[in-house]
Amino acid sequence: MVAALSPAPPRRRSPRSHAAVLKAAARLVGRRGYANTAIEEIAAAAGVGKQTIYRWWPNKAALFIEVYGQLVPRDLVAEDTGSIAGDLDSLLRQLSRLYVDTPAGSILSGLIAEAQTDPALALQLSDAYVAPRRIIVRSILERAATRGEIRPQADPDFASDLFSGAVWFRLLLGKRHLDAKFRRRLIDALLSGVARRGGR
Amino acid sequence: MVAALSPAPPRRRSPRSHAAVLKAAARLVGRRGYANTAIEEIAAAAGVGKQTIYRWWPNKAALFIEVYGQLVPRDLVAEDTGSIAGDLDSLLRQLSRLYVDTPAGSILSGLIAEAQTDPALALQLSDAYVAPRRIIVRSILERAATRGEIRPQADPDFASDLFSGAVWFRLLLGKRHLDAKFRRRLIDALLSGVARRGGR
Amino acid sequence: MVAALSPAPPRRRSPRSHAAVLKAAARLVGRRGYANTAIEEIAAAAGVGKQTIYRWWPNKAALFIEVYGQLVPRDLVAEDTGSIAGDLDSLLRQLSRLYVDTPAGSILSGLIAEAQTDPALALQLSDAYVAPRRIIVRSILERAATRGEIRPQADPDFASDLFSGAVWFRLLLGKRHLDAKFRRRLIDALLSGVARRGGR
Amino acid sequence: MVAALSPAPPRRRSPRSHAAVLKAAARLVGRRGYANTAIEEIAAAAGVGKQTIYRWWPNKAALFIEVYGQLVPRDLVAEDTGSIAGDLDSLLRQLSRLYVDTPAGSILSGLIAEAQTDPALALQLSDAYVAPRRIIVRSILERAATRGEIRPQADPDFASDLFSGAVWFRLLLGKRHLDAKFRRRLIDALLSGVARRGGR
DNA sequence: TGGTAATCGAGACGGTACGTCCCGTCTTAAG
DNA sequence: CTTAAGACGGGACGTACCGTCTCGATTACCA
Repeated sequence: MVAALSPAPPRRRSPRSHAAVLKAAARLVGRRGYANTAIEEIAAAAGVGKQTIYRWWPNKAALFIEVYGQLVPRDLVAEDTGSIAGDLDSLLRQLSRLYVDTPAGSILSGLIAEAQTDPALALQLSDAYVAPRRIIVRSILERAATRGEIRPQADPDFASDLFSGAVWFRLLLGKRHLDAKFRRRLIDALLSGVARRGGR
Repeated sequence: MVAALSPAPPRRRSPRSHAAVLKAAARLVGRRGYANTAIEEIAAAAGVGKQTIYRWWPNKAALFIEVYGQLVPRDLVAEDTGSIAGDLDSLLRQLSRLYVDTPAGSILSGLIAEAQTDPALALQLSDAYVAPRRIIVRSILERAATRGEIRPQADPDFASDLFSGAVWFRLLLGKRHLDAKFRRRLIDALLSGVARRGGR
Repeated sequence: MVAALSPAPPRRRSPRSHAAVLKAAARLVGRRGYANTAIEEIAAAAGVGKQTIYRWWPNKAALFIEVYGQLVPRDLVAEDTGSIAGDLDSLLRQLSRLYVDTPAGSILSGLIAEAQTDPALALQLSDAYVAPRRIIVRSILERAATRGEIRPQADPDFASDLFSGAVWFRLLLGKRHLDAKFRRRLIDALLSGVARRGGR
Repeated sequence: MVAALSPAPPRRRSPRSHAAVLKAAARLVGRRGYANTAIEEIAAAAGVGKQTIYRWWPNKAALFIEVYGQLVPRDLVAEDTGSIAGDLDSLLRQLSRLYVDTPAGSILSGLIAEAQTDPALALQLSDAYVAPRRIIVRSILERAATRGEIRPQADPDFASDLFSGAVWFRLLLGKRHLDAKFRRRLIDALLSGVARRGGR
């Protein structure tokens, strides 16, 4: 029987070590920044052999993609507040909280940095970050179209990228908090542009 | 006058070495990326002592800010094409050329990366990149207002950042070429939003 | 009696694995030398778990003492050729064959090496190598005394060590083959010194 | 002119570091044995970067060959005591002192060990150890021949190796001190064999 | 004849040291 | 005083094995 021959040996990883590494990595990156966090130091802080890290993650970036994944709350989705402006504002508040309260911002900017010399990582980053964000934004836009607030979107992904670009630009220049003024302006611009002739 | 008293002995820097370093740095960063370009290697490639580099630039970032400055053409300004859409498109085309034809994109993303763990660099980056860009965008918007295309901008800097954020997002995810579709959508979004009710 | 009470459960060791380990060890040490032969590699080559090796041998040295023991022929004894010169020559020929045809030389030199930082191993090595050799040489000398070829030895062990020292010196400097000239000279020297006044 | 073009850049090594490394290596090898002395530890003990060691010595063996060379006194030569027995005894006493008072014995046995898997080192060892020893023994024998104590040697090198073999055998089995009994027997055996028919 | 305990292969684990790469500083000799 | 050259102390890299440990699966004795 095929199943009986199944040779796939499921490598068994220690949950204790696995968790300790992720925790230590998150703690250290918050304290010293992505670039200044050494694998060696993470291993020591986690009470783990270096090889244990290299066994399960091919490099620092892969490790931190997992750490990042753990920090983003599962329920980071499009809350339905009844209006598109409210939905977007809710999303921005959640992101602000994520970047201010957790090392997610440090990790994300570090990963973006590293992706500059690692095309494979750039792709992973798309999968892990850009794609999920587009899904959320798309659902917000679809809901708004259903409500009749906006016309159906021709290209919701571009809208999402514009949104993400604005947030990244802030984040990468060191401002983690997305304050009320920024949120208002961004939502406003997305809805009706920065340069329309008439007033609001 | 203060300047006249200035006792600063004009340190004699070798123009030959100075140029060789900048040239070697530009060549190497294009070939191997910012993070993988070692000072040591630049010195060797330029036929220059390491100390000579450290004498004139405090660190790698400072060196590459100067390299970046040399790559950006002096005449990268707001060309007056007669319409705001044309002006913005012209700017985007110039940026696309810059990132595709020169290592400016590699340098910029590398500097952004490094700024994540170096607040001083983040400030320098603002001065060297964000501020000039805001000036250009502001002049475009002012011209458009004069023409009556748009109402006077309440916050041209925010508009500039939104514009830059969109370009960075692309650049940092690995797409250096700003194609016609992207340019059209970005300009469109800036002018009238991604979610306006009526069609154009 | 103590032995009768001995509760030691005769541990069941797999003869298949035992043999595979010894065989793999012998093969690898011949190919890569003692110091470069890792336990890990032996286990893999033998298709055996590392633990199985550590279960039955406390360390690498113990394993190779057993391998060495298997390589030395049971009948490596003092052949009676009718003369002391013949007996010694026969012994030297057997040793030469052992070191040239089998990895015994690599193992012996490796064990000597390891014994330098392991006094317990040095003792084991005496038991496993020096003692048996002394017995053989002693029997050769006694036979020669009986024949009247030499006077009874005051210190046959010293003679044996001198003999072994000469062979080790060669072996350790990389010459495994004990050629005719070497054998003749060594026997000659043992019988009548290197510096006697008269000729042979 | 040829001399003017002479490009040979004589690399300059820091005498301070050089000496510190040799000293630390000698101290550590005496305390922990050759095999248990790590390059890393030597560097730390000498207050030196690891690279500095690797820059000047290709490997641990090369470093310890130099350390060994420093330990052997320059005046370790054939003292003329008036008789061959006296000369050899003097040499043995000097060797005993060397192996008992300094880590030379640990180093030598460690080097012999390492040479087992490094043919190049085996050659170096010949140059650094075997050859000088042969020169000394040869001069002792020549002097003895001149005195008429022995007949001119057909093969002084073999005599030297027999001598060295006996000393190594002892050294490698852990006995560093060459006591009076050993010395007497070895000299005796060299002069007239271990198995001569008549008494002395 | 079925239960159970030791042994098996596999390989993850915490560690130590390896030899290499660069960092940013210091030293030298030539101009 | 600057320069090219490159040695220096140092920190981290990613790899190789160490000897111990944990996991099912297999095996062979004993009830």
